[in-house]
Amino acid sequence: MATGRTHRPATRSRGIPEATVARLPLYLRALTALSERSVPTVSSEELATAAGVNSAKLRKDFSYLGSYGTRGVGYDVEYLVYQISRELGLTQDWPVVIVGIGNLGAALANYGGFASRGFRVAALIDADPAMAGKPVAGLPVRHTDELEEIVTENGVSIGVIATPAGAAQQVCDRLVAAGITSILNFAPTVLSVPDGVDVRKVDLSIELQILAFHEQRKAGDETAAVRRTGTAGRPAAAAREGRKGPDGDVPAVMPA
Amino acid sequence: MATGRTHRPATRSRGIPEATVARLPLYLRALTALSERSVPTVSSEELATAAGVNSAKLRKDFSYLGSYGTRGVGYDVEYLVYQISRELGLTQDWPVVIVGIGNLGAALANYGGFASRGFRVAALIDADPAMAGKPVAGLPVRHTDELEEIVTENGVSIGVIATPAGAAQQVCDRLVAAGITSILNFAPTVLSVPDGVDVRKVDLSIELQILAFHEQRKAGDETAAVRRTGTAGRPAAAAREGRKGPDGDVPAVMPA
DNA sequence: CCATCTTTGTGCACGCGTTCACAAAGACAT
DNA sequence: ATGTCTTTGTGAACGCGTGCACAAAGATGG
Repeated sequence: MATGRTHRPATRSRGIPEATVARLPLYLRALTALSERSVPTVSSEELATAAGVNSAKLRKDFSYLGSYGTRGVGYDVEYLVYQISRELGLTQDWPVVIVGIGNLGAALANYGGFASRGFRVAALIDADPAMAGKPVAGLPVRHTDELEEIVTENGVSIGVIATPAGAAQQVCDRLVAAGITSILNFAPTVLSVPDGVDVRKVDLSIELQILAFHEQRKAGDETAAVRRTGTAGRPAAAAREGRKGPDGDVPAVMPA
Repeated sequence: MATGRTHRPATRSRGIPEATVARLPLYLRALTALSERSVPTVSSEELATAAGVNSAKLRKDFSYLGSYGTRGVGYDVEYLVYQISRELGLTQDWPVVIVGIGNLGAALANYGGFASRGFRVAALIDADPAMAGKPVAGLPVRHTDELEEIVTENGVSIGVIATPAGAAQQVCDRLVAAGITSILNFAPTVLSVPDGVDVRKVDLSIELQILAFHEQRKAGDETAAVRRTGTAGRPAAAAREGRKGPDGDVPAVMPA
């Protein structure tokens, strides 16, 4: 039982670099927008700008998929949308279960971008018996006891964990035992999973802390370079010391 | 006006590599847990396991901060907690505003890990007049009109955008104009910001699509290596073609 | 059919991040 | 004091990702 590696094995899957895979959804989104505006073709330059990346990088990324462009013209939007969708496996429907229907779980359940992007919420699962049967986003919440049954019957291979940190590993183990091989983890915990199971982690607190680091740095540079925006680099609130409350097991984004 | 670069400039801040900065919160969390269990010291090996990383990487990461360990013994937990907190700028209090109080915004507002980690929700802001004044997580929702005033008066430098995609850029512009220099963006859009402003992006849909890619790959390998877990690699639901609904402007994780 | 112009696809070089492997440093026992 | 044992801190090698810069490919007009 390998210890949870939060990211993919460094191994590139089928020759497509992991970094490229991570950008494909970005391109797909930009392309979908163009498609809706009935734009027939785009150049790598335009598309790159729309996706917020470098055009050389975009071209290199696409080159891993094949030669889908026409020199002197650009890329056919519809065709590219199809190719990327296929590459990402979005031409099929992925049933997903969400475990932990607190504030965040409910928010995820209501997420409109699910169905339209190839994902379907198969079930919402919560440990609280009081929640059972209660409709959230049009689906009745099921109790944790039924987890294995739900996963098996619906052929679910992707699970979303939105439980408090304390419950995450246990839920993860049950999901994996039930046959799930991909997990999106919102709980602030390092999950341990067997080989062959992918885990991706989303952590609000970590993102904020990274921002704080850079923010602090900017404030420290105060004396040096003057910021372009006159108001930036504000002194912020007074520093205090005794921080560090008791929150070891705080849920990701959960009921207080 | 530079186009939004979702990640830090490749420049390492004050000699600390960006990749290391991104892991510091992970270490901090593991250390906090140890601290609460009154563990006095840890070896790089133990801590690395707890944080889900390689021990060599952890040691190298710490080496950028200084020599805080004792050879033959390990690291002093409390001391390290303090050093990392300081490095991340968490010894001071960061006021944060959340814009867009839909499902996700409310979930974020209720997030317990805020206050205890050096962050304080200064205000909740929404464009819907009907929301104004309504208490969410103990704070009255303020109207967008007051945005600039709120940011200025509270000296807020970090903003969280949880609005629908269509409103994100506009909100971003106003936040930046009001003096905010760090943004955590939950809307599925590429934000354009001037130099000196940091943007980090959290995107559920992208994470799921990356998982789908690997999941599809596993299913494709079916014939090849047999999965360790007997149940994995299930055939999943039948493929279908006509996917691709109209959702160009779909909110990040918002009211349907 | 040829010249020109646009845009792709990619070879190459560079830099960052990861990992190995080991010397230096200190604790602890004798 | 000296030797042994543990664990840190880091030099060095390697591999991945990025970006430049250009040749190849095709469209388009004359």
